[in-house]
Amino acid sequence: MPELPEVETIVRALREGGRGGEALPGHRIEAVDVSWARSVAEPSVEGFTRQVVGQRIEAVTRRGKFVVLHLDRQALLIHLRMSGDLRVESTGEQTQPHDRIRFFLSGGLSLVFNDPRKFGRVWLVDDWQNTLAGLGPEPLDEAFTVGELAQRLRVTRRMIKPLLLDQTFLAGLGNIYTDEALHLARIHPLAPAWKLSTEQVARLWGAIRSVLMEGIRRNGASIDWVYRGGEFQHHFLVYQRAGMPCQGCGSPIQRIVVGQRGTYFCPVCQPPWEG
DNA sequence: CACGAGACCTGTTCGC
DNA sequence: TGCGAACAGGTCTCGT
Repeated sequence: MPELPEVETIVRALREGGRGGEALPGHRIEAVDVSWARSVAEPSVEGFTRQVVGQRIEAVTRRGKFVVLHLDRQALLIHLRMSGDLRVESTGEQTQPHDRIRFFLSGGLSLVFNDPRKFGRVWLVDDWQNTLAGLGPEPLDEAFTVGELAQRLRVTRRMIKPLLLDQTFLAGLGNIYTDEALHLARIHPLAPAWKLSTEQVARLWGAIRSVLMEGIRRNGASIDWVYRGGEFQHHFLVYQRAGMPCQGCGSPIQRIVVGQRGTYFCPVCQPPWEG
């Protein structure tokens, strides 16, 4: 899936125009066509269609990996999960394979939700903040300090990698950026979160932020046919580099499975924890 | 509470 | 060439 940097890249394009599409704010939703019903999480497809039509898109923001379309009366939350994507095109452009929802907008525009694997979901809600209240902090917010990270790490008994993937712990990290951040911080993915030293926590805080900012700067990673345009994939230090030499020490990058996710790390630069 | 397995899905790549 | 297995950016639910 798109992680925070990919979602941020998409959100900026929807907000300001770009990636081949026009900016959304100011346009009104005139009709909707849902071709895969389960892409709509809430409410029912009927209710969704009835309520969303007629609303105007006021703003586009991001919270964690959610795209938030602020409408005049409600909010449209979109989670792209593994393979979802959003594109803006002129209505009349040819339908693409795996198009799941098309929003017909004023001015002859369409917003299309495309999702080959059908894991993505959209919600139409009255109070988006309430719906997303369970998410952890935004890693790039000023409010997310090294002190807050340290405090949250202290009160868990979990391994660090699955913890960082937990969106209620921190919002926005996924499999790629977690592995990259742990490598930069020189922390083993299986390390017990509560046993990290003060120095390790400080490095992790900096690594999470720098890896996310770098991802955004490079317009995200496009490692397959989705999320075209990003180029962060050319800068991975460990992700999908099993057997290739570590940039730091030259030893081969190792792949293990953690929480059913492929996990890449350097066994020398990210040694097993003490004790 | 923490963790693993299975489910939800389709497409691509890898190994024989 | 063909075919099945493994794998993929995520998250939810259930059982231990």
